[in-house]
Amino acid sequence: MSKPKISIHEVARLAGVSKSTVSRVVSESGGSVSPKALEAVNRAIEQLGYKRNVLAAGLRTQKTYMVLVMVPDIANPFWSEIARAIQDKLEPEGYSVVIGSTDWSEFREERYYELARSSRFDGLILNSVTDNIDLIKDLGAPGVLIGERSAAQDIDTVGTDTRQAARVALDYLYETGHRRIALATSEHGSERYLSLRSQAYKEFLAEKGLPYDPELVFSVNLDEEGGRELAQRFLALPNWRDKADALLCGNDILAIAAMGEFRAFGIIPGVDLSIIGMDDIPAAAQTYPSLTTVRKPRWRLGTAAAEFLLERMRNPGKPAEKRLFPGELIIRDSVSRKRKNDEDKS
Amino acid sequence: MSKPKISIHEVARLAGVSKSTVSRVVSESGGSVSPKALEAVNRAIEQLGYKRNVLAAGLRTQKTYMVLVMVPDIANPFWSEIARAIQDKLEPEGYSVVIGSTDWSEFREERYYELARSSRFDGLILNSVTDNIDLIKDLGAPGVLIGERSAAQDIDTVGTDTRQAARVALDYLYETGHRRIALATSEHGSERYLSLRSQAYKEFLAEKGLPYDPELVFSVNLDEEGGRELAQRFLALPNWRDKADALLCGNDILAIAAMGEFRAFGIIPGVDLSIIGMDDIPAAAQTYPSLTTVRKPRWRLGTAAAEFLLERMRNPGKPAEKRLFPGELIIRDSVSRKRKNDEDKS
DNA sequence: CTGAAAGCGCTAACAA
DNA sequence: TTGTTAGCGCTTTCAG
Repeated sequence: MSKPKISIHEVARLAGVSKSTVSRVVSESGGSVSPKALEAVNRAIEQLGYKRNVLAAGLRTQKTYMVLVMVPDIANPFWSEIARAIQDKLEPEGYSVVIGSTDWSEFREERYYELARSSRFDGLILNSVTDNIDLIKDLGAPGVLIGERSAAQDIDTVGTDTRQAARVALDYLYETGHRRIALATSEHGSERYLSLRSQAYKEFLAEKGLPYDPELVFSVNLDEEGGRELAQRFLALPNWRDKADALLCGNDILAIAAMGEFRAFGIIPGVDLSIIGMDDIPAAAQTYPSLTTVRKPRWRLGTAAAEFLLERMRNPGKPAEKRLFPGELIIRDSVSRKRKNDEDKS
Repeated sequence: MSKPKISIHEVARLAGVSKSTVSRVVSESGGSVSPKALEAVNRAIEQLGYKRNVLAAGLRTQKTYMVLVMVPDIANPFWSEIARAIQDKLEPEGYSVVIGSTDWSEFREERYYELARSSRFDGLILNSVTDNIDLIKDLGAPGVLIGERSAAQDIDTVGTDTRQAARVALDYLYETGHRRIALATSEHGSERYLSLRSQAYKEFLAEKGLPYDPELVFSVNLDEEGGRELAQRFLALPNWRDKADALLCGNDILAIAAMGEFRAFGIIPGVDLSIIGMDDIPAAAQTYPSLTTVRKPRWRLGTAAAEFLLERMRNPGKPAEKRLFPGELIIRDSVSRKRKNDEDKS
């Protein structure tokens, strides 16, 4: 059909005006155009099926209308829904959203940074594995972080209140009578990444007068393989039944995979061992037993991140903001409630 | 840091050569450069921290190094893994992959086509809802389809062999003694989209001498909401127990959500009603009961699609190819096997 | 309100 | 092997 790519030039000719005038109408730059010229140009555009080449325009305006969203695992519904929320917010503003999945790999993350440095993006929204804040600030485009980071003070951040979320889970386990709680989080990320959750964990133990046992803190990848590994390492603990009665997992994917593996070994989650997840992905409601977890507001996280970015692109100078959402306990069946009145076993 | 965006021009000055020479080294265009010039340029690049602006280069070469992957639901692990396979294949070749999720909406799909028409992409990989092949061919860049389409003869296609996959499921249900099999697929897509699966269904019935009952064919969205709706509509059938003993679902998301809803109504999948899915997403192994399904080779589908696109971008003239992968039956617990020898109930 | 001209960063003939 | 000269398609002063 319209094989010969038609540009502003042919539109100008057909409309009997100059390229500048055409530009003024297509670029919504506010340049004033007479009604008749506008009319003529619009007709020509229609007739020729002209489509503005945003990339070429960007060369001049230094805008690419592309935004990179970098997440650790796009196959995890938690992240894919966040990505979608971002798209929903940004695309109507004319931005194209590029999703990068790092698979928790620093190598892949570096590749995306590389991409970013080649002036491809107007903005970045990212959950970094490495947390190299300085690196992020040197990407040539504004970035907003998803996920609380203690190190990131002067960069926009949205996230769940990690400590509160962990605390909600921990408190629930305590209420239901658990006293020997194990923790499983990611081995990726800087120490800082871990610290907030671990911190909440330690504070909780201290507050309740419970001992801290390093054996009960597992560091694994937050994916399915990590979940299987977690279960195996957990079961490899000598006399684990005496050591732990509950397991708090860093995310649902991990928890669900671990539950599967536990079942394979004849350990019934919610009976022999309580398991609590984090995120509340859709699958959590469908597992056996269904997974008790802490829901994070995915959609709001994504939307808030997009809004932060939009604001910053408009006003690069403004001070960095941070917005934290609370997690919400979703009670299902993977945590035993039998011990409700079974105080002080420790 | 390197705030003042540095371009080929400053590199040329520092190296004491012309822009052309610099271009020749950074663009790997094969233009010959003397060793000493190369050396000097590389040092200057290093020193200045120069990064080539691919977009600007693209303006000249008519390449954007961007590829659009359009899928119906990026939150479905089936699609997210395909997308990842595509990224893994394409990114090393220098392409950035933009993932678009249409959420089964023709409106959103149209927005992506719009994007594509503004010469943003070098290629498209897509699973279209609307199946408007002519539209796809007029996007200004080569496209490859994911998902078998009877209408798409002259466009590269990769997919699962829909009929074979459906047949595998149907045969298994038959073997295990089911004779009144219901079908649930998407109401989106043209009739052509449905036809392959429905066709296989009808052929199967005919072959086995089973009656075709339109009441047993459900058309719903292939997502969670669709699953719940499916279960409700199914249960609303008067005397459904007499009408159906098995339900073949268009994908696992649908099947899993339907199972959840069935359970909520006290119907036990795998006991009161056999359910079989399609795709074998990770969650299928963790549901209760675990889901019997037909596995599709996600990774290979994505890889094959990327390879097709790469080939076509190199050689636009070559004839269209089609590559179909078989589905593989994964037996779990959502299909009752009790009726093994319980022939001819129909 | 409009057109001419310059230029965003890069590549591609064409000479030299 | 290298530099010069034109643009790719668009925006943006700056005159008029």
